[in-house]
Amino acid sequence: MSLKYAVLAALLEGEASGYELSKVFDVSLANFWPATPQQLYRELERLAEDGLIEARVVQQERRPNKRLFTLTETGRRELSAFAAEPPRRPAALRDEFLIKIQAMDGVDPEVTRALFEERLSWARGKLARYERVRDRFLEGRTEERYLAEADRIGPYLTLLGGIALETETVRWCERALGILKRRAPLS
Amino acid sequence: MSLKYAVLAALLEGEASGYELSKVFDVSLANFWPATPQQLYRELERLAEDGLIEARVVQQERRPNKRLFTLTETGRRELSAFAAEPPRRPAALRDEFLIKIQAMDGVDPEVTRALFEERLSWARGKLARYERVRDRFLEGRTEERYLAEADRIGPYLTLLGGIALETETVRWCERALGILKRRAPLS
DNA sequence: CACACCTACTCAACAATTTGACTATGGAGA
DNA sequence: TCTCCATAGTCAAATTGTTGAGTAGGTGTG
Repeated sequence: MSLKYAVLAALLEGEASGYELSKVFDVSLANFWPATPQQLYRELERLAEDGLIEARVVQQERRPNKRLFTLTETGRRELSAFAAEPPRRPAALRDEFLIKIQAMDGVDPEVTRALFEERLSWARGKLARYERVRDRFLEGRTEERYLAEADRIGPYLTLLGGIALETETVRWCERALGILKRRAPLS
Repeated sequence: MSLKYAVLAALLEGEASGYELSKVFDVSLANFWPATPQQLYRELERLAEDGLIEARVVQQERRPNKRLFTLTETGRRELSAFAAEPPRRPAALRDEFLIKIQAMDGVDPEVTRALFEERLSWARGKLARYERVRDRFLEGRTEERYLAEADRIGPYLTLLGGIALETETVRWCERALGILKRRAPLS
């Protein structure tokens, strides 16, 4: 149900093809609403049928043709109406890693340490990517300046959310690694 | 696929019925692997068939009878094997709220402020519950003491993860509310 | 004493998501 | 030149997850 609005929200950034969206949902949007290409193509089909988006086919020379989708006025209105409603369900975090940690006590501590290490470096990488996105938003301005000038601040606030999340993940991993180290100084 | 291991991990805490698990998955486990009662009952059925857990029926006087499930040795081994593998897929956060924030610029700022406010108080409530769980773990001891004495630290580390997440959510909401206020001091 | 809510589930139907395979063309590197 | 990777998708199947209703006795509240 929410994928629909995630797609509409993504189209606020402007016209895009299914393929392009599938890239976006893989990196930035994936932060709060992951979706596979298949889901996107189907959803786009549905949204076009319902008149919330419009397609236009672009002939390409050396590439397969593509269909570019834009929000219609109806789509924009529906999205805004959705955005004004309180969320129907709370955020859901699904993390295999946490199951493994919950069950870690039956496992060689060294192996668990390696898992945390991997998670840590992954979180650091993501954080670095977010910071680069942030720089693109700011374009050298201070945050204050940006917030005063920008006409859309939603994407910036969600970005801040992502940064907060990954920063905290880094801290948590570091703390856990410290605990594991103190627990098994001999090995 | 992972629900299986989430259930096995939950049974590390000891024998439980489907109903009891559905309560646990509603509060604590829901932090990293949400599941509805129906999913749990189905999964328990399957796990029992596969010999990873064992059921025993407990007759009750003034209640419907219940089936209590325990981990078998096979189940324990499979869980440990799973816990030693690196995660097959990264964590997935699915949050309707973030879609709404992404699309907030088409909405009355006052409405958005209210959404953030709601989210903030929800996060604070969750944080308070986590802190109580933490106190039950520690039983008056210092963390250091606890970590030295406890035979299982996995559940404590995941709890720290949950606390970190909600702490950060609170900070993020506060920051966003500050930004919204500065942006629209007139209303 | 009626009514809602708690325990403890089961069943059926439906919606959403994931996985894998398949089609085509073009460009880049070994 | 051969192979891999990127573009730009489609199709089918399987798995997962959600929703709603039904059963049935017991407990607590006004």
